[in-house]
Amino acid sequence: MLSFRYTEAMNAPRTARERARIELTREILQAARRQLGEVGAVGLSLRSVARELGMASSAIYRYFASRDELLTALLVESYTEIGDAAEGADDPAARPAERWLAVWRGVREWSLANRHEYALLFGTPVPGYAAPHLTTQIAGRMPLTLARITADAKRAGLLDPPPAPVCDPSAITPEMLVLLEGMAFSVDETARLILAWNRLVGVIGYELHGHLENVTADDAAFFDYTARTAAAFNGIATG
Amino acid sequence: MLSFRYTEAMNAPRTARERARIELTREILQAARRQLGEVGAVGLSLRSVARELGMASSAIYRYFASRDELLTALLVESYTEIGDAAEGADDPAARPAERWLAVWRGVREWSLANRHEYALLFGTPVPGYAAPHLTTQIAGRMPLTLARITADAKRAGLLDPPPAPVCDPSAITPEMLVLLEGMAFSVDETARLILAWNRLVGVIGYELHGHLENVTADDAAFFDYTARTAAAFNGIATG
DNA sequence: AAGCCGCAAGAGCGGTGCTCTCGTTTCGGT
DNA sequence: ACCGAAACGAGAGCACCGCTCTTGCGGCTT
Repeated sequence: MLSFRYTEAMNAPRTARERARIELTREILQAARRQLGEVGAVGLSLRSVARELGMASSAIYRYFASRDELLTALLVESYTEIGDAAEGADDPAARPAERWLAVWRGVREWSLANRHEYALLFGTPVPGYAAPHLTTQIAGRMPLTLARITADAKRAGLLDPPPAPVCDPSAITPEMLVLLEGMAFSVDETARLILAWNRLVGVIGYELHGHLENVTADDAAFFDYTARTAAAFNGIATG
Repeated sequence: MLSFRYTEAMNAPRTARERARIELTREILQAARRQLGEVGAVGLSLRSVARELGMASSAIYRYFASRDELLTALLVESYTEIGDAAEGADDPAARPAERWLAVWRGVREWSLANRHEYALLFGTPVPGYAAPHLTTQIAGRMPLTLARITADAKRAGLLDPPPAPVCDPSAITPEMLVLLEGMAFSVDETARLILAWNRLVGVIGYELHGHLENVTADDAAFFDYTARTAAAFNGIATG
C-alpha cells in the first residue's frame, strides 16, 4: 500500500516537497494506468513508466516500493471504477428487471472498455503478485448493487424465484450470510446472488478472453440473454 | 506447432538421430510441464527448462522455435487431459443427474490438481501469446461430454427444463447450432449448454483464483450446489 | 571417403525488477 | 541564519528473461 506519510499528506500538503510528491505520484499512476490499458498487468513495466516520465527507473521506487505496490494501487482504482459503473447504471426508480439488465450492461461496458483492468480484477492472478485483501467497501460495491436490486424487488413483493436446488448453509461464509441476511435474504437467495455475480463476471471474461469466439455470434445479444437468465434465476421476472 | 518433420518422425523413427530428437523433445515437454505446474505460464522460462536438462538455452530452440510454441504444446496436452478427466468421469450407464455431477466433479478435481494448466486453458491470456485456434476435437471434448449427457437424457425422455428466457438464435454461431442440432438440441437448449459449460469453468476459476475466498466456506459443497443448479437449469432433474 | 547437415554451445542484444551508492536539494528545529 | 537529517534523482550493477548469430563438432548419406 501507499505509505502512511503519503496518504496523510494527501489531505493537507504543507510543503512544496509534499505537493511535488503527490503530483508525481499521481503522474506515475496515470502513466501506469495508461500502460496497463495497453499491455496488461504482466506487461506493465516500472522501467517503461519511468521512461515515459523521463526519470530514472530507480527513482520510481521512492514512490512505490515495488511493482506489486503499483499494481495494488491500480487494483483499487479499478475496483472503484467498476463499482461506479455498476452503481451509476442503476436507476432505483426503474423496475427490477430493467435495473438488473442496466447494471449488467454497465459492468460489461466498463469491462469491454477496460479489458486489462478487468483481467487485473477477475482474471488469473499475476504470478508473484499476491493481491491484498480489499475491503467490502471497495471490492463489494458491484455485487452489492445486484443484491440491492434484488432486495428492493423482494420488499416490493416482486421476487419470484423458480424452484431450484437448496444450498447447504455451511457452504457459505457466515460473514456473507449475516451480511445478506441483514438485507432479509435467505440462504438460498444468498447462494443465488453469489452465482449471479459469478455468472456476470464469468460471461464477460469469456467474451473478453475469446473463449466464446466460435460459440457466440452476437456477444451483446448473448450477454443480454445471460443477464435475463440470471435475473429469472434470482426471481426477478423478466418484463 | 511442432514441425512437420517431427510429427512425421514420431510414427516411424528411423535413425538414431531421430530417436534422440523425439526423446529429447519429450524430455523438454516433461520438464516444461513440471515447471508450468510450479510457476505457471508466465513464469515458465525456456532458460530454466534448459538448465534443468543441463543444456544451453539456445539448444532448446532446435526443438521449439519459440516459447509460444512450447506453450502451445502444453496447451494441447492440457486440453487432452481435461477432456480425459471429463470423459473418464462419465459413466454412461448411470442416471443423468449422477453423470452430470460426476463429470463436473471430475473436471474440478483435475483443475484443482492442475491449477496452472487450468489457467493456461481458461484464464487470462498470456500476454504476447496468441493461442492458436484448436480443433473441436481437442478443445471441445469437455463441453461435449456435458452435451452428451443431456442428449442421452433427452432421448430417454428425462429432460425437463424449467421455464427460462428464450435465446435469440442469431446470438449463437451457426456452426455451434448445427453441431448441437445434430444432437437434436433446440436453440434454447444449446444456449443453456453454453451457459452450463461457462458456469463450470467459471466457478472453478473463482475457487482457484481466490475470488470466493471470503464468500464460500465449503468450496466443494458450493461447487456441488452449483453443479446441481446448472443441471436443473439444463433440464436434468436432480435425483 | 567426402561432404552435408543436424546439433550443442557460447557470446551477445535489449529487456525486466530491484538494490546500493553518491551527490544534491529541501525541510525542520535550534 | 544555520546545520543536521531526511528526501530525492541518477547511475551502475546484479541476476534474470526471450531470442539470434556464429562456431565447431560429429553423425549420416551419397
